[in-house]
Amino acid sequence: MTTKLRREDILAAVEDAGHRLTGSRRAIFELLEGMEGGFSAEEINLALGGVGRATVYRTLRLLIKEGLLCKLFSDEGSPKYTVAKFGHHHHTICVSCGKVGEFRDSSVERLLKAVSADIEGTIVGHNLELYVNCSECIS
Amino acid sequence: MTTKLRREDILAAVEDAGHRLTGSRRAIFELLEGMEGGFSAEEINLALGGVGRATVYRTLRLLIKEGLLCKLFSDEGSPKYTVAKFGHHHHTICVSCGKVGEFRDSSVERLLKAVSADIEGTIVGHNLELYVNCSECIS
DNA sequence: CTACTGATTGAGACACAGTATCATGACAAC
DNA sequence: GTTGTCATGATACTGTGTCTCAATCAGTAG
Ligand SMILES: [Zn+2]
Ligand SMILES: [Zn+2]
Ligand SMILES: [Zn+2]
Ligand SMILES: [Zn+2]
Repeated sequence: MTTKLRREDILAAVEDAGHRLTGSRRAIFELLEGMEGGFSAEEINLALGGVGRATVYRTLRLLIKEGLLCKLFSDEGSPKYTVAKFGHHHHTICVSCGKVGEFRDSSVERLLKAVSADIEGTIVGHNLELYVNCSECIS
Repeated sequence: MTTKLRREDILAAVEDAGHRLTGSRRAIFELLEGMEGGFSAEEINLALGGVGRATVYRTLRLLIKEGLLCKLFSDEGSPKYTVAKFGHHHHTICVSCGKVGEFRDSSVERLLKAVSADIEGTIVGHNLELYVNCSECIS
Protein backbone atom coordinates (compact mmCIF):
# COMPACT_ATOMS: atom_id res chain seq x y z
CA MET A 1 0.00 0.00 0.00
CA THR A 2 2.59 2.52 -1.07
CA THR A 3 1.36 6.02 -1.51
CA LYS A 4 4.09 6.96 -3.93
CA LEU A 5 3.83 7.59 -7.61
CA ARG A 6 6.31 5.64 -9.71
CA ARG A 7 8.00 7.57 -12.44
CA GLU A 8 7.86 4.71 -14.91
CA ASP A 9 4.08 4.66 -14.57
CA ILE A 10 3.95 8.34 -15.41
CA LEU A 11 6.28 8.00 -18.35
CA ALA A 12 4.26 5.12 -19.74
CA ALA A 13 0.93 6.88 -19.29
CA VAL A 14 2.15 10.12 -20.77
CA GLU A 15 3.78 8.46 -23.75
CA ASP A 16 0.80 6.22 -24.36
CA ALA A 17 -1.37 9.31 -24.52
CA GLY A 18 0.82 10.68 -27.28
CA HIS A 19 2.64 13.39 -25.33
CA ARG A 20 6.33 14.11 -25.68
CA LEU A 21 8.84 13.35 -22.96
CA THR A 22 10.60 16.65 -22.60
CA GLY A 23 13.24 17.66 -20.08
CA SER A 24 10.87 19.82 -18.08
CA ARG A 25 8.33 17.06 -17.82
CA ARG A 26 10.94 14.57 -16.73
CA ALA A 27 12.06 16.97 -14.01
CA ILE A 28 8.54 17.36 -12.74
CA PHE A 29 7.89 13.61 -12.83
CA GLU A 30 11.08 12.98 -10.89
CA LEU A 31 9.96 15.40 -8.21
CA LEU A 32 6.46 13.95 -8.00
CA GLU A 33 7.92 10.49 -7.55
CA GLY A 34 8.92 11.43 -4.01
CA MET A 35 5.71 13.25 -3.09
CA GLU A 36 3.25 12.01 -0.51
CA GLY A 37 -0.03 13.50 0.60
CA GLY A 38 -1.17 16.82 -0.80
CA PHE A 39 1.11 19.46 -2.23
CA SER A 40 0.56 22.83 -3.84
CA ALA A 41 1.58 23.85 -7.34
CA GLU A 42 3.81 26.51 -5.85
CA GLU A 43 5.83 23.90 -3.98
CA ILE A 44 6.68 22.37 -7.33
CA ASN A 45 7.57 25.75 -8.75
CA LEU A 46 9.91 26.55 -5.89
CA ALA A 47 11.59 23.17 -6.04
CA LEU A 48 12.22 23.40 -9.79
CA GLY A 49 14.02 26.64 -10.53
CA GLY A 50 14.65 26.03 -14.21
CA VAL A 51 11.09 25.15 -15.17
CA GLY A 52 8.63 27.91 -16.00
CA ARG A 53 5.49 28.43 -13.99
CA ALA A 54 3.25 27.89 -16.97
CA THR A 55 4.92 24.59 -17.72
CA VAL A 56 4.40 23.37 -14.17
CA TYR A 57 0.71 24.19 -14.32
CA ARG A 58 0.38 22.73 -17.79
CA THR A 59 2.01 19.50 -16.66
CA LEU A 60 -0.14 19.22 -13.55
CA ARG A 61 -3.20 19.70 -15.73
CA LEU A 62 -1.91 17.04 -18.08
CA LEU A 63 -1.43 14.54 -15.28
CA ILE A 64 -4.88 15.24 -13.94
CA LYS A 65 -6.35 14.58 -17.36
CA GLU A 66 -4.49 11.28 -17.52
CA GLY A 67 -5.80 10.33 -14.10
CA LEU A 68 -2.44 10.34 -12.34
CA LEU A 69 -3.14 13.34 -10.11
CA CYS A 70 -6.15 14.78 -8.31
CA LYS A 71 -6.84 18.38 -7.43
CA LEU A 72 -8.60 19.18 -4.19
CA PHE A 73 -10.16 22.54 -3.37
CA SER A 74 -10.80 23.78 0.12
CA ASP A 75 -12.25 26.81 1.78
CA GLU A 76 -8.97 27.77 3.31
CA GLY A 77 -5.54 27.39 1.89
CA SER A 78 -4.50 26.80 -1.68
CA PRO A 79 -5.72 23.91 -3.80
CA LYS A 80 -3.87 20.70 -3.13
CA TYR A 81 -2.67 18.23 -5.71
CA THR A 82 -2.38 14.57 -4.76
CA VAL A 83 -1.11 11.47 -6.47
CA ALA A 84 -3.74 8.96 -7.56
CA LYS A 85 -3.07 5.42 -6.43
CA PHE A 86 -6.35 4.01 -7.66
CA GLY A 87 -8.54 4.73 -10.61
CA HIS A 88 -11.74 5.76 -8.89
CA HIS A 89 -11.29 6.70 -5.25
CA HIS A 90 -12.17 9.20 -2.54
CA HIS A 91 -10.13 11.36 -0.22
CA THR A 92 -9.69 11.86 3.47
CA ILE A 93 -8.54 15.29 4.57
CA CYS A 94 -7.25 15.98 8.07
CA VAL A 95 -8.95 19.09 9.38
CA SER A 96 -6.02 19.71 11.67
CA CYS A 97 -2.87 19.22 9.57
CA GLY A 98 -4.33 19.09 6.07
CA LYS A 99 -2.86 15.73 5.20
CA VAL A 100 -4.67 14.02 2.35
CA GLY A 101 -5.33 10.29 2.11
CA GLU A 102 -7.03 8.13 -0.44
CA PHE A 103 -9.40 5.20 -0.08
CA ARG A 104 -11.89 3.04 -1.90
CA ASP A 105 -15.05 1.54 -0.52
CA SER A 106 -17.35 -0.61 -2.58
CA SER A 107 -20.31 -0.10 -0.25
CA VAL A 108 -20.13 3.62 -0.94
CA GLU A 109 -20.15 2.94 -4.65
CA ARG A 110 -23.14 0.63 -4.35
CA LEU A 111 -25.09 3.06 -2.25
CA LEU A 112 -24.47 6.04 -4.48
CA LYS A 113 -25.68 4.09 -7.47
CA ALA A 114 -28.88 3.42 -5.56
CA VAL A 115 -29.48 6.98 -4.34
CA SER A 116 -30.95 7.99 -7.66
CA ALA A 117 -34.50 7.84 -6.33
CA ASP A 118 -34.29 11.26 -4.71
CA ILE A 119 -32.41 12.88 -7.51
CA GLU A 120 -33.82 14.78 -10.43
CA GLY A 121 -31.77 13.76 -13.41
CA THR A 122 -29.34 10.93 -14.04
CA ILE A 123 -26.19 10.51 -12.01
CA VAL A 124 -23.00 10.44 -14.05
CA GLY A 125 -20.40 10.66 -11.29
CA HIS A 126 -19.68 11.74 -7.77
CA ASN A 127 -17.14 13.20 -5.41
CA LEU A 128 -16.79 12.27 -1.76
CA GLU A 129 -14.44 13.73 0.83
CA LEU A 130 -14.19 12.64 4.44
CA TYR A 131 -12.91 15.18 6.93
CA VAL A 132 -10.92 13.49 9.65
CA ASN A 133 -8.52 13.94 12.48
CA CYS A 134 -5.63 11.82 11.30
CA SER A 135 -3.87 9.37 13.57
CA GLU A 136 -0.93 11.71 14.05
CA CYS A 137 -3.14 14.64 14.98
CA ILE A 138 -5.04 12.64 17.60
CA SER A 139 -2.03 11.45 19.56
CA MET B 1 -40.09 22.16 -1.26
CA THR B 2 -39.20 25.72 -2.16
CA THR B 3 -35.63 26.35 -3.11
CA LYS B 4 -35.73 29.99 -2.16
CA LEU B 5 -34.14 31.70 0.78
CA ARG B 6 -36.53 33.80 2.82
CA ARG B 7 -35.24 37.18 3.84
CA GLU B 8 -36.80 37.02 7.27
CA ASP B 9 -34.83 33.85 7.98
CA ILE B 10 -31.63 35.61 7.08
CA LEU B 11 -32.46 38.66 9.14
CA ALA B 12 -33.26 36.53 12.15
CA ALA B 13 -30.14 34.40 11.83
CA VAL B 14 -27.87 37.37 11.32
CA GLU B 15 -29.33 39.35 14.19
CA ASP B 16 -29.31 36.34 16.49
CA ALA B 17 -25.61 35.95 15.80
CA GLY B 18 -25.05 39.53 16.95
CA HIS B 19 -24.42 41.14 13.58
CA ARG B 20 -25.78 44.51 12.57
CA LEU B 21 -28.47 44.94 9.97
CA THR B 22 -26.88 47.52 7.73
CA GLY B 23 -28.15 48.89 4.46
CA SER B 24 -25.62 46.96 2.39
CA ARG B 25 -26.49 43.70 4.07
CA ARG B 26 -30.20 44.28 3.57
CA ALA B 27 -29.57 44.92 -0.11
CA ILE B 28 -27.64 41.69 -0.46
CA PHE B 29 -30.25 39.71 1.46
CA GLU B 30 -33.00 41.11 -0.73
CA LEU B 31 -31.12 39.99 -3.82
CA LEU B 32 -30.42 36.53 -2.43
CA GLU B 33 -34.08 36.09 -1.65
CA GLY B 34 -34.80 35.67 -5.34
CA MET B 35 -31.83 33.46 -6.12
CA GLU B 36 -32.11 29.84 -7.14
CA GLY B 37 -29.38 27.37 -7.99
CA GLY B 38 -25.77 28.46 -7.97
CA PHE B 39 -24.53 32.00 -8.49
CA SER B 40 -21.13 33.64 -8.46
CA ALA B 41 -19.96 36.42 -6.19
CA GLU B 42 -19.45 38.61 -9.21
CA GLU B 43 -23.11 38.31 -10.18
CA ILE B 44 -23.95 39.85 -6.85
CA ASN B 45 -21.40 42.59 -7.35
CA LEU B 46 -22.77 43.48 -10.77
CA ALA B 47 -26.35 43.49 -9.57
CA LEU B 48 -25.59 45.78 -6.62
CA GLY B 49 -23.84 48.86 -7.91
CA GLY B 50 -23.72 50.76 -4.64
CA VAL B 51 -22.20 47.98 -2.56
CA GLY B 52 -18.45 47.50 -2.45
CA ARG B 53 -16.79 44.32 -3.57
CA ALA B 54 -15.25 43.68 -0.19
CA THR B 55 -18.62 44.00 1.49
CA VAL B 56 -20.18 41.50 -0.84
CA TYR B 57 -17.45 38.96 -0.15
CA ARG B 58 -17.59 39.68 3.58
CA THR B 59 -21.33 39.18 3.62
CA LEU B 60 -21.16 35.94 1.65
CA ARG B 61 -18.56 34.66 4.10
CA LEU B 62 -20.81 35.69 6.98
CA LEU B 63 -23.76 33.80 5.56
CA ILE B 64 -21.64 30.73 4.97
CA LYS B 65 -20.50 30.82 8.57
CA GLU B 66 -24.13 31.06 9.72
CA GLY B 67 -25.03 28.07 7.54
CA LEU B 68 -27.29 29.98 5.16
CA LEU B 69 -25.10 29.63 2.10
CA CYS B 70 -22.75 27.02 0.66
CA LYS B 71 -19.74 27.53 -1.53
CA LEU B 72 -18.96 25.00 -4.25
CA PHE B 73 -15.65 24.76 -6.07
CA SER B 74 -15.19 23.19 -9.44
CA ASP B 75 -12.39 22.54 -11.87
CA GLU B 76 -13.80 24.88 -14.43
CA GLY B 77 -15.60 28.12 -13.90
CA SER B 78 -15.74 30.28 -10.83
CA PRO B 79 -16.84 29.07 -7.40
CA LYS B 80 -20.59 28.93 -7.02
CA TYR B 81 -22.56 30.02 -4.00
CA THR B 82 -25.88 28.35 -3.26
CA VAL B 83 -28.60 28.90 -0.71
CA ALA B 84 -28.91 26.26 2.01
CA LYS B 85 -32.39 24.88 2.47
CA PHE B 86 -31.41 22.23 4.99
CA GLY B 87 -28.87 22.11 7.75
CA HIS B 88 -26.76 19.22 6.61
CA HIS B 89 -27.16 18.31 2.96
CA HIS B 90 -25.40 17.41 -0.25
CA HIS B 91 -25.39 18.85 -3.74
CA THR B 92 -26.18 17.74 -7.23
CA ILE B 93 -24.37 19.54 -10.03
CA CYS B 94 -25.44 19.28 -13.65
CA VAL B 95 -22.37 18.59 -15.75
CA SER B 96 -24.08 20.12 -18.74
CA CYS B 97 -25.65 23.38 -17.53
CA GLY B 98 -24.05 23.75 -14.11
CA LYS B 99 -27.31 23.95 -12.22
CA VAL B 100 -26.92 23.11 -8.53
CA GLY B 101 -29.48 21.19 -6.49
CA GLU B 102 -29.62 20.11 -2.89
CA PHE B 103 -30.72 16.89 -1.25
CA ARG B 104 -30.62 14.86 1.92
CA ASP B 105 -30.43 11.11 2.23
CA SER B 106 -30.34 9.36 5.57
CA SER B 107 -28.90 6.16 4.10
CA VAL B 108 -25.87 8.11 2.94
CA GLU B 109 -25.43 9.51 6.42
CA ARG B 110 -25.71 6.07 7.99
CA LEU B 111 -23.24 4.55 5.59
CA LEU B 112 -20.64 7.26 5.98
CA LYS B 113 -20.76 6.87 9.74
CA ALA B 114 -20.03 3.18 9.23
CA VAL B 115 -17.19 3.58 6.73
CA SER B 116 -14.72 4.35 9.48
CA ALA B 117 -13.24 0.86 9.37
CA ASP B 118 -11.07 1.66 6.38
CA ILE B 119 -10.07 5.08 7.54
CA GLU B 120 -7.02 6.02 9.53
CA GLY B 121 -8.21 8.62 12.01
CA THR B 122 -11.64 9.71 13.21
CA ILE B 123 -14.23 11.10 10.85
CA VAL B 124 -15.50 14.54 11.78
CA GLY B 125 -17.46 15.44 8.67
CA HIS B 126 -17.90 14.84 4.97
CA ASN B 127 -18.74 16.37 1.65
CA LEU B 128 -20.61 14.61 -1.13
CA GLU B 129 -21.40 15.91 -4.60
CA LEU B 130 -23.33 14.05 -7.26
CA TYR B 131 -22.66 14.97 -10.87
CA VAL B 132 -25.81 14.63 -12.92
CA ASN B 133 -27.49 15.44 -16.16
CA CYS B 134 -30.44 17.43 -14.93
CA SER B 135 -33.96 16.82 -16.20
CA GLU B 136 -33.84 19.89 -18.43
CA CYS B 137 -30.55 18.89 -20.00
CA ILE B 138 -31.78 15.39 -20.82
CA SER B 139 -34.88 16.44 -22.74
C1' DC C 1 23.18 12.25 -39.46
C1' DT C 2 20.11 15.95 -41.14
C1' DA C 3 16.17 18.20 -41.95
C1' DC C 4 11.49 18.80 -41.00
C1' DT C 5 7.33 19.86 -38.30
C1' DG C 6 4.40 20.35 -34.87
C1' DA C 7 4.43 19.99 -29.83
C1' DT C 8 6.43 22.30 -25.97
C1' DT C 9 8.74 25.81 -23.49
C1' DG C 10 9.66 30.09 -20.71
C1' DA C 11 9.02 34.99 -19.94
C1' DG C 12 5.91 38.04 -18.97
C1' DA C 13 1.43 40.07 -19.30
C1' DC C 14 -2.99 39.14 -18.02
C1' DA C 15 -7.36 37.38 -15.62
C1' DC C 16 -9.91 36.24 -11.79
C1' DA C 17 -11.25 35.48 -6.90
C1' DG C 18 -10.64 37.08 -2.81
C1' DT C 19 -8.18 39.69 1.20
C1' DA C 20 -5.81 43.61 3.79
C1' DT C 21 -5.74 48.35 4.97
C1' DC C 22 -7.74 52.21 6.80
C1' DA C 23 -10.17 56.54 7.00
C1' DT C 24 -15.04 57.40 7.01
C1' DG C 25 -19.70 56.42 8.10
C1' DA C 26 -23.70 53.88 10.12
C1' DC C 27 -26.00 50.99 13.85
C1' DA C 28 -27.91 50.48 18.09
C1' DA C 29 -27.67 51.01 23.07
C1' DC C 30 -28.10 54.30 26.45
C1' DG D 1 -28.60 63.08 20.86
C1' DT D 2 -24.15 60.97 22.32
C1' DT D 3 -21.13 57.36 22.14
C1' DG D 4 -18.54 53.16 21.18
C1' DT D 5 -18.05 49.90 18.07
C1' DC D 6 -19.03 47.48 14.08
C1' DA D 7 -19.33 47.82 9.15
C1' DT D 8 -18.33 50.06 4.78
C1' DG D 9 -16.08 51.25 0.43
C1' DA D 10 -12.04 52.61 -2.25
C1' DT D 11 -8.02 50.85 -3.36
C1' DA D 12 -3.96 48.22 -3.30
C1' DC D 13 -2.52 43.82 -2.93
C1' DT D 14 -2.01 38.52 -2.97
C1' DG D 15 -2.47 34.10 -4.81
C1' DT D 16 -3.61 30.85 -8.35
C1' DG D 17 -3.72 30.01 -12.75
C1' DT D 18 -4.11 31.18 -17.99
C1' DC D 19 -2.77 33.51 -22.48
C1' DT D 20 0.48 34.96 -25.91
C1' DC D 21 4.11 34.22 -28.73
C1' DA D 22 8.73 33.81 -30.39
C1' DA D 23 12.25 30.42 -29.65
C1' DT D 24 13.33 25.67 -28.95
C1' DC D 25 12.94 20.76 -28.66
C1' DA D 26 11.34 15.86 -29.52
C1' DG D 27 10.33 12.52 -32.49
C1' DT D 28 10.38 10.98 -37.14
C1' DA D 29 11.24 10.37 -41.97
C1' DG D 30 14.70 10.37 -45.44
ZN1 LIG E 1 -3.52 15.45 10.75
ZN1 LIG F 1 -16.87 6.68 -5.51
ZN1 LIG G 1 -28.60 20.82 -16.64
ZN1 LIG H 1 -24.05 13.99 4.62
